[in-house]
Amino acid sequence: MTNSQEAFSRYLAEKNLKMTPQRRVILDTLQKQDEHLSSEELYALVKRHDPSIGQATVYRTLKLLNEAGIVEPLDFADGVTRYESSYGREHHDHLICEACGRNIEIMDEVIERRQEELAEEHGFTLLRHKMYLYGLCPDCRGKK
Amino acid sequence: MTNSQEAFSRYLAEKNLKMTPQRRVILDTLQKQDEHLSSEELYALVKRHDPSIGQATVYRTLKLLNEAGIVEPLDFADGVTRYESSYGREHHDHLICEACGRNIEIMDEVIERRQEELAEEHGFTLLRHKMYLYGLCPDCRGKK
DNA sequence: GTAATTGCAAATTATTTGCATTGCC
DNA sequence: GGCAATGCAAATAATTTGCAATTAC
Repeated sequence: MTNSQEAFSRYLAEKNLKMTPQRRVILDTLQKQDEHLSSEELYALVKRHDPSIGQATVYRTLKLLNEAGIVEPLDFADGVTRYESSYGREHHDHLICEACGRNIEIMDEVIERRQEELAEEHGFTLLRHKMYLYGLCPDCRGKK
Repeated sequence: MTNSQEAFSRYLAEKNLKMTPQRRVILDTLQKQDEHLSSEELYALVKRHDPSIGQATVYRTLKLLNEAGIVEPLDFADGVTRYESSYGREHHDHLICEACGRNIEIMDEVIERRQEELAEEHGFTLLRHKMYLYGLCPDCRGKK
């Protein structure tokens, strides 16, 4: 069993919720992909494993996984929420090509530190942040 | 007539589109508010001026205004897209209180510069970015 | 055993679209 | 006058919810 499965079980136990085969399959499937999946894409993959699982269960499980801190919702600018497995991973942000959708994970200490400072300057306690950089990747820049 | 109204007229003319009383009222109303309004909130205000205006026109006009570079869609994490008038304003980001929704505009040169550098390091041409900092404001921190 | 979970279908929410009519340029 | 814009209602899309049946602990 992977770490995130254990973490999920632990989270569920804490909240007096139950581990189910559906939840297991959904988390498992999300983790095997390293693409960022929408709920619908995930649903399609999950169904190959167990066609009886319903879309609503996928939505409900993603919400739980998010509350448990195991997956993160991502908002590229295309109207669909995608998810990535974040358990045990460093925080990172995303650099997205507007032409081809290609998507690079980035992380910068300087920015992270300034974010903290900015929040503090306004008396805020920083809980989390989202940063997306949108541009054109080397391959797409030429074509424009 | 304000600058952004002129800019909108210019944009419309360029594209062989037309200025209409509805579009004028919608832009005007959005500008008078300095709150960030959702399409629905904007619709409610617009209707006070002219009850015959339809919700679809508000959506259509917001889309146009965005294409014209006059308003920006904002995505706080509550599922509703809000808009702010951006014409002639400096770019800025947002610091949002998760408890009360309070929302402070921020701008930091250090971060902006690092964003450019990061994009370049990956061979990207940076077109735009979104950054949201979520936390607790001074008033709400105590209450938690 | 019992409260949580599931799958299904219906409900919601936010947004878009088709179309007949109206109105700007 | 002609093409674009409007209002309305119906259509879509993404997500949520009510509920009876099922299942984990």
